[in-house]
Amino acid sequence: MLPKAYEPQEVEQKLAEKWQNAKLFAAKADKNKKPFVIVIPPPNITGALHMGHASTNTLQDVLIRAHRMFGEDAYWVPGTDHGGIATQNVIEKKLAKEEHKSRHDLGREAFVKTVWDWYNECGNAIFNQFRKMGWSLDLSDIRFTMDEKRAKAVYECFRQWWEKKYIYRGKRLINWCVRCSTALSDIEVEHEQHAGKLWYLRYKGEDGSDGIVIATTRPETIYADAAIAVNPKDERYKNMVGKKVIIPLANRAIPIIADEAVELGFGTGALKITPAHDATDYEVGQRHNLPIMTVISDKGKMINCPEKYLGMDRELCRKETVKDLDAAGLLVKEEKYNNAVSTCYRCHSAIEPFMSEQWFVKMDELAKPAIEAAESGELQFHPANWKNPFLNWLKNIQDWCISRQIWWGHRIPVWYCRHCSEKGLTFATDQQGHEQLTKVSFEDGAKPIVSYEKPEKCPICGGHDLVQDPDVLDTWFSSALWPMSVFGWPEKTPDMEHFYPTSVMVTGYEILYLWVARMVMTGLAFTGKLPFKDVYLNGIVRDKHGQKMSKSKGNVIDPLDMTAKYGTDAVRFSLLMQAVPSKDIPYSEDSITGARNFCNKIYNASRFILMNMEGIKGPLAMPTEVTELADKWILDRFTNAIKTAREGILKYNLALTANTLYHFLWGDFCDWYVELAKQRFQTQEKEKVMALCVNILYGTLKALHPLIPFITEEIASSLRPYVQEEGEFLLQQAYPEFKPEWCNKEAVRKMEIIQGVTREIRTIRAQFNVPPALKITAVLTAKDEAELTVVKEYEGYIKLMAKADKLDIGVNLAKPKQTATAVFENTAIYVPLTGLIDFEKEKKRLEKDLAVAKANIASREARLAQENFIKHAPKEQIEKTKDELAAAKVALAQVTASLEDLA
RNA sequence: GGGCAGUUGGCGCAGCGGUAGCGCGUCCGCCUCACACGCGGAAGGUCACAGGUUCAAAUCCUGUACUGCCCACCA
Repeated sequence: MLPKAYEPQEVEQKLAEKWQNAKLFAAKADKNKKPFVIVIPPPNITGALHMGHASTNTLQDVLIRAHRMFGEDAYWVPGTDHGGIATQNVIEKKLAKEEHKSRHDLGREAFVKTVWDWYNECGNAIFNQFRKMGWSLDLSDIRFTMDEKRAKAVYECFRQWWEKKYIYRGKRLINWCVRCSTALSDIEVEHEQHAGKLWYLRYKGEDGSDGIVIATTRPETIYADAAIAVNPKDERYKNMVGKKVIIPLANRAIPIIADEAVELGFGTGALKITPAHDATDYEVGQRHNLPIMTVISDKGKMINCPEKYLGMDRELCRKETVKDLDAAGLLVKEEKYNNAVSTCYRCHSAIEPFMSEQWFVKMDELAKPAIEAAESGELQFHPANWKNPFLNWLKNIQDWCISRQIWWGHRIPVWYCRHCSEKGLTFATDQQGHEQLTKVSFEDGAKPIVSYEKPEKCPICGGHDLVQDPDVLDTWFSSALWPMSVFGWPEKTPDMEHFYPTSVMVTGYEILYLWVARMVMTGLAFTGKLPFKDVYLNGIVRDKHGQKMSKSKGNVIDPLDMTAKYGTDAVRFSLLMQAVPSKDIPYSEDSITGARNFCNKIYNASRFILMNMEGIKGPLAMPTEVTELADKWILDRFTNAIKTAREGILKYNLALTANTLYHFLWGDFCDWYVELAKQRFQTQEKEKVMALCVNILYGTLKALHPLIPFITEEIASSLRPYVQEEGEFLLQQAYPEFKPEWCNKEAVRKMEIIQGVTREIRTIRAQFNVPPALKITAVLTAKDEAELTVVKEYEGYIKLMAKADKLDIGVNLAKPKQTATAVFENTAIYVPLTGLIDFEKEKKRLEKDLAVAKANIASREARLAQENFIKHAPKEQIEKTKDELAAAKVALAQVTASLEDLA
């Protein structure tokens, strides 16, 4: 016998092991089967499992498991991401904490080795946590974005794009993270509102006049000013254009120019132009051929400025500059101002626009096929409202800055001959005394040789002194190739043939551009096929009040803590109950207890059925024909639940699947069917009832298995002797099919009446505190025989469910004395309760019913009185309204009579 | 500045043309021999606001107000 309450921990451990040992999750690469493939969004090697993983991977797992049970060749491809900047940051922090060293203390080679050591040790640790979650990944072959095969894919992409001239080198203003000391692409920059200040500064005229007042949020950049710009339409400054003013503190003269980019209404209408430190200013500078002066270094320190500030941190320089301007009487005023500050998406420190030469990918040609695929509907978003933002982004796409000045990542596969590229190469000696290439300038004559491995000799001079480009590629460069590279692209592998394109990409909407768009573009560029035709965007798991979970807020829920406490299935199910595409999930422990309770309910229902199996020999076939109403009814409910559950999976609405099965199992099966079946356990019908019970329960477990694999597997294995199923594991069995022949509207209607009448009697019992043990008698009466057929025929159901030992059923029966009354549709219900009736209470109850009946009559009559309603509404609607009116009238009559009786 | 979502009982959500459902919470009664992680019952909402379309609107349209997210070169 099973223990009294479900204890998940032991079961989960046991099953997770069994599943892996049975190689249950391996794809068969069976050409006769339709492949169903999901490539996992690779988790970073440093990341601990968090609710975001729990949510997105559970969704993928449900889809994979379900499609496997649908008979497809399901394959969920596992892998990890090297995670570029994020990983480098983590390892640097670790290094600082544990050894008080920076990466420069180690040197590049040793640092990279440290990260690889970390990967080899812990890189797959996250998959042990994944296994705990029951995620059906085949862990015998785990990819890594930096392993050799993936590195080859990255190189091949680079080579082809280089040859096509999509990849190029360019000098421009890029986003520079001073803390991470690297360039970032545009979409890696986030915008945050910061409470800052706006300073008004006076630039005196060269001629000694008062000059002009500008407003700026960045006074420390005045030393790099190249001009003051005003709007050409601005009357205030019309006659000043062309004149020169003096940069305060720097005492350098710059011209006043006119440019459309200047907003008339903002500040003073005059804008300082600093091409090297602001994107807009850069463009203005280009238009007016302004010189570019850089005053902030890549380390965030002041350079090329008045001596006093040299080497100062940019933040400090700002303060000092303001102070000095004030002292010089050139600070006109300062006001509070909320401005959008660009920040690094990895470390959230302020981004510095920075002039530098970087590697770029030209995107317009690559974007075109992706735009077509989205516009034609070949690429589908779930939900569909992401299509437009996706298109909008692609249509305004900027070239992609792919070089990063960090050490961890795919090194740019470009080499230089020290002899031939001499002028374009800058070397420095690192702390280990090694000479390192630190900077490459194509402008100054660096000549690239694209090669995966170090070329033997320089193709120009034949020299052997070759050095590799110091930069690494953006992490997302390898991620963009992921759905192909996992199958061995660019090799023509059997996996690539069979599994590509994949079926659906499941990921968060926050990386739609960063990742999804790029996979679509590269997939189309290299294979001519979309890497997936469906994109399912899942929401973000937030706290109960919709706040993002974060350590600083202290509202983080750790999925592993929760599984330890409530069981993995409970955590999974709680997420699935709320899994509506693209909707954020407000999450708290409460939602897990609900799911845990459901698991326990399943467990106990199963336990009960097993208890009653004593003396019965399995397997029990599902009866081909049923005559009993309860049986007909439960088959209808069951097969409709299955239908909806399947629909939910196919439409990526797993909340629908979860909720449907939850309510079927609990509300229909346990509360009504099993309760009614109890009575039949004492009769010869027992075996047939047990056959239905066990088969429906087993079918429901199968339907639930993709959602809550552990408990369903555990119970199913106990039930297996009683059902006709092959296969040791549920995953090897077929998902239940919808059976139209089980639909039975008549049975559902009859049960509705029985349930309705039962509830009325139960309500009376509850309201008058009839002790549970006390059996009662009830009178059921109506105006004609036909209204009473159902209650008459299924008298036994009502007696059982309402705890009545006698029912008097007949036409126009008289109301006994001391009676509580109720009405269900056309049937009046009298429950004599001698000594138990509280007349005041009953009067209140009846008055309430009276009001409801009256309101119902009024609204139906009003509607039926409208000519237009009769004219336009569909027939069924009119009929329905008439029926409702009739029922309301019956109710009114009954209630009125009862009230009169009371008085 | 543009775009997209959301606004439904105390809380969190579903419903998306025929006048409201779920879970949690609350209240009442029950240890009824599967389950107190349970059973039965009750209370609680003019579905943000204002117009419009329709015989009929949480549900469609327009606008307003909040809330959140995304995009954008107002210093």
